Amino acid sequence: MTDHATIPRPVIRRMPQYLRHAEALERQGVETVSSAELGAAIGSTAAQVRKDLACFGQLGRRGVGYVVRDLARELRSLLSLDRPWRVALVGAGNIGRALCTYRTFRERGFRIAALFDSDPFKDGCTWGGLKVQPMRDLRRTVRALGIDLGIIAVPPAAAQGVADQLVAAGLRGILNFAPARIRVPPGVRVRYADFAVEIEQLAFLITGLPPGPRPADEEEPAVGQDGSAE
Amino acid sequence: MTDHATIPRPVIRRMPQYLRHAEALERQGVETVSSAELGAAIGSTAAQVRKDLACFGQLGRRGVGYVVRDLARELRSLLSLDRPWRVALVGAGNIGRALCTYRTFRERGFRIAALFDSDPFKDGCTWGGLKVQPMRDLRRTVRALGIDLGIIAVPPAAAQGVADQLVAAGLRGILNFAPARIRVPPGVRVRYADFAVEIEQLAFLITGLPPGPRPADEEEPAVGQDGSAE
DNA sequence: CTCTGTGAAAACATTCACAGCG
DNA sequence: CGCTGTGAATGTTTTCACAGAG
Repeated sequence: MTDHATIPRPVIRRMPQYLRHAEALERQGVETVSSAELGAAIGSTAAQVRKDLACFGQLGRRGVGYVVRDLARELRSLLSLDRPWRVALVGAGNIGRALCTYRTFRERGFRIAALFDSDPFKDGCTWGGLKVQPMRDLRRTVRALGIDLGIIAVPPAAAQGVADQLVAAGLRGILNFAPARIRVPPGVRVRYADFAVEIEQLAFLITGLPPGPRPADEEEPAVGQDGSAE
Repeated sequence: MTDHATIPRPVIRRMPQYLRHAEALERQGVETVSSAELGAAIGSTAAQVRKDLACFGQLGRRGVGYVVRDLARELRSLLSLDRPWRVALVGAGNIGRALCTYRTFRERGFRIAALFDSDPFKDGCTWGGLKVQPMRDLRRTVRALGIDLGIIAVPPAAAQGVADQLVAAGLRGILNFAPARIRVPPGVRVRYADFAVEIEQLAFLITGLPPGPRPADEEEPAVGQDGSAE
């Protein structure tokens, strides 16, 4: 059992994934799960899972595994997902629109409580029940609604300015979708969702790979699966 | 100078960021850049930058730094960003729509060459010059257009099925926006853009932090910055 | 006999510190 | 001098292997 501040970064990254799988099992009515299965589910190993979960005390039962319900509850509590989070979204563009209605955020308790954009033409427009507010309302609204987190979904050149305003409003967590690094004072945490960096890594990774034997060239695949969009 | 396959993962993650900064400097007409500046720009250290870049040979000049133009060219070449990449996007939902027009992809040479969705009501709709195609056209189109990469932007339950079809079509790189792990055969690379995992990490990180002295309560901030959306 | 919890070992990544080139 | 390239030192994460609880 380690202290909150000393949890290794990689463990923090995996916790939401453990929780996700635990909740899936919970819905299926599964009672217990082994470290091996949990590992397989998130693309890791049994030993890794045990080490990770051991950070938070004796969550498992020897000879049995982890009790799904308890594990899920414990992880939700550790991640503070047993209470709702209020989020301010800055940027009413294409990505902002997608995030406004992003189902997985809602399901996990992250509610977009307010939406901001500097474009006066968007001011006052309503989007899925949410009014676009001008940037000068940010601080007031953040305080009035008790908002905890900020999301940046503006063009890269505007990202730093928005970050400064989110920090000035008192937010201590920022999820940045803009393809730009931002500077924040110590005590404010930033996570990046930088699609360009991800896809560029992919380009590098597959370039090095063996020329890749394309699969046999039967005409029309027999795969037939789903591909709908939310 | 190390071999392509042996580049450490963290270095791969940072390369696109070095390139981004190098190109910004290039546009500003800056001639050379030091490891210290490059480090500061991406939130890293001078030593780290030098170690990273040394993976690819003697890119720098002692006493001078890195020649911006050469560095940018070299990084573009290493990341294979000196030629266009064709991308198949699966999922004509909100996130799919945002990605279709995502400027940074285009600027970096990633072109959405085809768009797929399993929903027959969307079939044939045109979106920013791109027709929505049914899933059964995937393999044929991937081959006809020489598509290199796939993007998954469908609900989590559909992600594995889509991944299977992308693999069957011969793609060896997948960027997955669905909040779900996917299994692919060896030789296929996957990167995840999982917003839920990111925001949950953020929730954990700020929960542990000191109660956080809210900044002084002057009425209305004097920050005044931009917050428009693309 | 099963499956966790955990030290000890190995692999991996970052930082340091300085030699050496321009 | 200034700033890179790099071996050696340090720190971190993963893997191993097994003791021990149920």
